[in-house]
Amino acid sequence: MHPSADPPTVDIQSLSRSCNRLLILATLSSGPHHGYQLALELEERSGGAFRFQHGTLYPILHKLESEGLIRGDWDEESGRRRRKSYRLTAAGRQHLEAQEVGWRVFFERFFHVLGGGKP
Amino acid sequence: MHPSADPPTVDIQSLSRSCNRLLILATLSSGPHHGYQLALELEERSGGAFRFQHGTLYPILHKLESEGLIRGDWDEESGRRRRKSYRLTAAGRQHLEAQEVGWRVFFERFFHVLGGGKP
DNA sequence: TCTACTATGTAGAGGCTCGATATATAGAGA
DNA sequence: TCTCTATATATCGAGCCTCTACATAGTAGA
Repeated sequence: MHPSADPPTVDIQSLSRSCNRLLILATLSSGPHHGYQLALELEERSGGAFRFQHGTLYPILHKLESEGLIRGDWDEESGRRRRKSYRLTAAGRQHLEAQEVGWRVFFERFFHVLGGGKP
Repeated sequence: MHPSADPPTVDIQSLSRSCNRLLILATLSSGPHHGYQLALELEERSGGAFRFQHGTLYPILHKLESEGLIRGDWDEESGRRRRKSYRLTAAGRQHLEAQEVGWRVFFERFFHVLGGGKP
């Protein structure tokens, strides 16, 4: 374990990536979801503004799982295509909280510069 | 001219690109700058948080110029390497204002979802 | 002369999202 | 029964963007 993993910083070059990951983690923070439903709920929560293509969604889910931020378990129900249920891990919840702070800091700086950069 | 150019929307997949372009336009809104100085000023304005690599900066400047959002003129001063001075065009100023609204809308939606998506 | 700073520019590498495609199951309707 | 639609997961190639590194060039100072 590093002394200070997850410093609350968001850098410009990974904004999209960070944003997508955070939206997924935030949606999972209200309870387990499987991938398809996650996309539907996110679209509903955002009033249609945020939408995941599944070519985007699944690779991110696999990545988050390999990083230990979420955990996926196969649901085997008869009469159904099997599906994978993802839930937030403790590390994932920590990451979510740290990154949310990072985004707020980023926004403050961004609009500060847009407003002319005066103190 | 399209009926509604520059709709104030910011989409996730082009966040970094949009952010970089906007930071440049915002810095130019306080007066003409040449590229090198633009990067220095932006770094100063943001307290070191936002920094342009020049392999990033110059291609964006050329793109913005080709789109008519900024205009560049060569300064020819003796005893100096020649440098190009960029200024915001009217279209650039419009774009800046529209995109700033787009970013605010994006942020509201983003934190709305992060907060649980309740109305 | 060598180094450092100002100043602009390009090429290649790598990362990320998107659209398309593939696979699989269940229910509705013709 | 056959087909279409919705649910559900997964991968691949194209395209875009930024970064690192390299290339160029003038001036000032050691």
